[in-house]
Amino acid sequence: MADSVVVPAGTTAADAVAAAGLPRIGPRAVVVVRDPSGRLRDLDWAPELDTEVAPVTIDSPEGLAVLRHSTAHVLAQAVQDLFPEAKLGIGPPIENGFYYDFDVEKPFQPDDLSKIEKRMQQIVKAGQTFRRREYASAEQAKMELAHEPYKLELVDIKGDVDAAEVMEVGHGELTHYDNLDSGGERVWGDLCRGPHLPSTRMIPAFKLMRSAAAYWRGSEKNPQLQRIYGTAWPSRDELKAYLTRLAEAERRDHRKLGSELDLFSFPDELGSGLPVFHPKGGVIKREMEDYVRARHIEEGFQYVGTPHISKEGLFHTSGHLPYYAETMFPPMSMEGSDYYLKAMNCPMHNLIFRSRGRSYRELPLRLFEFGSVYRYEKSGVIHGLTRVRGFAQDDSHSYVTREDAPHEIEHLLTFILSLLRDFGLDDFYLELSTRDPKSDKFIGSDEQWETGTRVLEEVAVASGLELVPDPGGAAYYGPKISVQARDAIGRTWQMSTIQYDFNQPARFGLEYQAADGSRQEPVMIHAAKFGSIERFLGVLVEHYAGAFPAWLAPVQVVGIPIRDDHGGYLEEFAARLRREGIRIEVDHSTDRMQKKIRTAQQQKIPFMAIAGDDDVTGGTVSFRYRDGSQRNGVPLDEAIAHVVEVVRSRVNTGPSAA
RNA sequence: GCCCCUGUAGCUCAGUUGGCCAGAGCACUCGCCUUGUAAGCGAGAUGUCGUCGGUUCGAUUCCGACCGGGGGCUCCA
Repeated sequence: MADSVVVPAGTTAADAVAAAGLPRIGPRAVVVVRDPSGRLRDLDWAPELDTEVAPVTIDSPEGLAVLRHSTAHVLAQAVQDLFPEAKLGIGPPIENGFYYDFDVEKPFQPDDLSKIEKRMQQIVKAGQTFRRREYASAEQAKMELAHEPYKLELVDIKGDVDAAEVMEVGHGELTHYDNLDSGGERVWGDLCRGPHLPSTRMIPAFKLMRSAAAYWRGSEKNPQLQRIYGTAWPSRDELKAYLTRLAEAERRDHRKLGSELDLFSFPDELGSGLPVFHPKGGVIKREMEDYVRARHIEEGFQYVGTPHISKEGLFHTSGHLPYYAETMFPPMSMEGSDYYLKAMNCPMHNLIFRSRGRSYRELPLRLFEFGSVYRYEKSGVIHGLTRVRGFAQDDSHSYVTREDAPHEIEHLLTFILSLLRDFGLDDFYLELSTRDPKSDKFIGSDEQWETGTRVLEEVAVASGLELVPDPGGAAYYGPKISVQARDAIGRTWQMSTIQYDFNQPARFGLEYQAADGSRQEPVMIHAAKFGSIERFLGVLVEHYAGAFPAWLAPVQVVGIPIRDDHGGYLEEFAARLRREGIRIEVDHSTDRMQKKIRTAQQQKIPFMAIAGDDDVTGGTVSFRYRDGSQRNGVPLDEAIAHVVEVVRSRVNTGPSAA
């Protein structure tokens, strides 16, 4: 692919692209060009001077966005063909696809989507041309758009909007894209800053995915529009691959696997977002907790315990109540006090710090617990284990001197990453959440925010990991770093957070005595490693698709006798493994061994230990692993050593004979 | 919280255009079979058709409210 081509004055970019011999169709088709100012231009753009431009192919990130936005236009045209009363909202490209918002009398039904999709296919086939047209003035635009109230609103705000989401306006000018049929007749059009594909025929593969409601311009004060989501790709194969990825994600859904593997459930009787862990899920949860607790203690944390409820004064002191009252469960009144279920642990840890005088010699003081917290999440956001109303935070608070804060944060980040790696996640990036200076949600002085943000940023940069800014994403009391982890199929999950807090130590009057005898205020560093045990368990279920590493697996070995009378032999084997702390069961059911293998396979048990006449005679067992591989006739001592080794090493792959 | 969809056996799902005892597969129980690497054969048991109310001679089916679940929006200390 040529890096650049020159478009001679008065000719179109398309001509230059063609002259350079670059493809106009196919999976690497050039769909737009980038001009020297960095702006993307349509292929029928004709500069007034000779201009060097960079061709942009349909499979590049920018090319994909153009493809998807053009497909969104086709969607809007199809909707207005079928529902002439539909008013247009916005229709930007998004990750893997696009959406378009409509104001319609009746929300779209699944039937409607297939009708719309069919109409879109006709439009694509018709090969309509996208033609750019500039409005002479805002007044002219308003006249033409008189019947589109939402577009009118956009004309008024012009380019003064979030550029990524609003494709309609920008670059300080008002433009329109008309769709022309093969006879050059205008059949449809939309306010849009562009650019677009040259023709609808260049949309190789698309599919409508779902419809949902969305607030106009993202505010719940505004009316709700009906949003249709779709996806579009440079080839049918890529569309198919994308749909396969979605199916794979569905196959890994922890809610489904959780019930199939008998790990946890959400009894209606308890209420939404309140999980119970069954014995098998309990094993995983306990293994996680035991390991994480041990690692914390190794790293100098001290395990503490605090209650689930507290009088309200505590949350006034901490400053949480004014900010989060709506997402805390309502208080219960007893003996003249209002008690709240706790939604965060830090205030209670502060009380532990404050319980006696502290010396600089004790710092950093690191308190840690699995604190049960309850948050009244809105009913619409509750989702499996990843968004619940009651959960255990693996929460720690490090109290340090101001000077020592960078070192402590570095220590925490290193610790967190090693912990995540221990559980098999090893692809990370960091996000730095800072305050929005325009919002009054944040408390503390500019100087405090600058200090905290700088300290976090320096540590994040030093880690060498990719760092993504998240302006306005901080908690009200301080900036934070969060660790985002990619799972086995490339999805990212926000895991750990580290927060720099200069606020609570002051509110609680925390102090320690320094070497010079003066009283000083510590800085507090909040750190949640998994965020919530429940959520991390859900993430692990999806990451491993339910096939947990041997050290976490609820049942690590299942003994499968070939005939009933081999069961006793396997029980002896099992007894020896149990003495080593291995979780083993022998399948004495009346099923035949092929069925037992299938059952163990479906339960994703790491080791199947099979024994028949040959094994009993030879003093061996035969392993079958989850991947179907086998190791037959393994002497008992060796078999036991093998299982114990795999479990104790905490390897996150296998086991396998391969 | 808002919008749309949805709730039938432990699980996955049929079904009833309002009407006698509501069905299948898997799982479960009991028999038979005694078996070498992903489902042996047979029999049996299983449901106030999410809950409460309304319409109706009659509701699992229609309507409403509530409680769950799903997809989004908004939110996420």
